[in-house]
Amino acid sequence: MEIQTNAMNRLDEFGIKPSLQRIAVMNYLLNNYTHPTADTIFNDLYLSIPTLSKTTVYNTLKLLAKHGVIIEITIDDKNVRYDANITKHAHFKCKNCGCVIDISIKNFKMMTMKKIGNLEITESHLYYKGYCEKCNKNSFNIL
Amino acid sequence: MEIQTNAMNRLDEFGIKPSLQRIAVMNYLLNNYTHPTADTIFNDLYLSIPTLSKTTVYNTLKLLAKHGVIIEITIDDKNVRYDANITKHAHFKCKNCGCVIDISIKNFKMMTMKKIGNLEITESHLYYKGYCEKCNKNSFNIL
DNA sequence: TATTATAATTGTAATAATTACAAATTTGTT
DNA sequence: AACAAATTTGTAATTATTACAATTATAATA
Repeated sequence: MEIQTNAMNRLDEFGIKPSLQRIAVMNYLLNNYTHPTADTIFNDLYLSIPTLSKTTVYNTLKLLAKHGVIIEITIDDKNVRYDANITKHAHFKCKNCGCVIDISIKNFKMMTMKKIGNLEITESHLYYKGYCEKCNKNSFNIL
Repeated sequence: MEIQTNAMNRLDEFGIKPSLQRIAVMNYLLNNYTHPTADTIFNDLYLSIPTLSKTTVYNTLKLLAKHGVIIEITIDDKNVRYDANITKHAHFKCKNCGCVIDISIKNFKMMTMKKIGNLEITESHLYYKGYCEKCNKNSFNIL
């Protein structure tokens, strides 16, 4: 399981006690930058860990997000997506196919503010919606 | 009902056929820039329109959002919030008291792009989370 | 090592926001 | 007035997430 040492290190860095399940979730996110939902993560991991519970996946994701190891993406009302990329970046969601992709930010002054007036800022999220290249080409978005 | 002419005009502008319910919802949002949820809107309007159905509120909000008369705010996973302020601005949510407030943007180049590479952008959302002035003062956010 | 305490995981049931859908009502048209 | 189309309503279904108690695993101590 040499591949999972990255996951263990990442948990260690943020002071999270490792467990089989936590390492599996962390490892999954480190290898799948597709912004998966809790359900997707559960279904994929369940194949190799048949004793896994969906509650554990939810608990673990919440724990990781609380410690800042991962980011919760609420780009739509359906379900939360998760991202192990904790560097400053934006997200795009295609209104047709539903894919969520990373957008790099050049001038990210707006995303790094720790204070706005008397507000104390702990998180910044920049979300774009529209149509991805593929869906745009296929003209699904023309009414 | 002179106050509701604004609501009617707004619907007209966007080519939405007015109805008692649609005008009521539109009027509510034009007079409550508190980013209310569908449930809040329903409960408040229900007092003066006892025949109102929650489904109608959801249908109407979806219709208005589709036509761009209002904006859907998905700043958290709990529920969608609605905003009749369609000028470019950001939103802040307090992690303690849950209030959602408007943030004005000075340099909003990032929020007005119509294209990013081959992506066609139709919506941009900038969300901040943290602690508002009141909650900050009360030190609720200190672990 | 055996025992006890603590923490993590599991499974099920509950919650809550939203949507589907068919019936009823309203509105617009000939 | 009669008919068609659009809108509203109420209820039931769906689905993501959480609550919670029981079980299992891990760590600490004797």
